[in-house]
Amino acid sequence: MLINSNLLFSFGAETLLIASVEVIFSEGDHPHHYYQIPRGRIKLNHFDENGKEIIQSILIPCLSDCELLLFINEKYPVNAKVLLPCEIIKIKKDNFFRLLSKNTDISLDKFLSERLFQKYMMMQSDISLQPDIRIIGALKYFKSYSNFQEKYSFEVNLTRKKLASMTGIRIETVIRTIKQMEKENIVKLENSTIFY
DNA sequence: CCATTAACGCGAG
DNA sequence: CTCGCGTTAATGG
Repeated sequence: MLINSNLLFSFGAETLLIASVEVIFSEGDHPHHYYQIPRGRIKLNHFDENGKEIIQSILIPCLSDCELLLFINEKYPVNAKVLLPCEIIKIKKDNFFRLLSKNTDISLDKFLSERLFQKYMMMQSDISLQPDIRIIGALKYFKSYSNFQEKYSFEVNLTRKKLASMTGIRIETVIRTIKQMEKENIVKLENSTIFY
């Protein structure tokens, strides 16, 4: 769900084109903007006490960004880093609130509810100790935002390493589990590409 | 850089 | 004891 970009521009938003790996904001920064991603891919991550990367989520177009963080005076709990060349629409916080107050038909409630719902779904699987449940949770999450809902129709273009960082399990376990899942006809593999 | 495999340790059940 | 996951190292893409 994205807000009409022209509306955003009319309230002072600007477009950023980012080609390379770059940090949008860092853990500890204060939120001053609302971001929307019409194109590209961004990861929100955090490093645990051992330096292991934890990917909180990977943002793709139509998944609006850290909007929930606008409403609190807290610092970002995560880093935002560009994974694929991105088009980012950035609008200052106060301009964004002016936009909302003058366009009462736009409500962030829907966004927030949807994100919260997704987070709950992810939590269900992340709490599981079983690696296959965790991986399936991540796969479902991404598939739900794709145009491919048929079994095996969704090409998972995430590396095993990213799946590992998202689910908190090791890459070797991801590999072992994915293979097992293929035997159980949960996923299909072509070379190394995962179809779910 | 990432994926795969094997060998080993170790804790949980 | 057995099983599964993490770790390490080696190999190859």
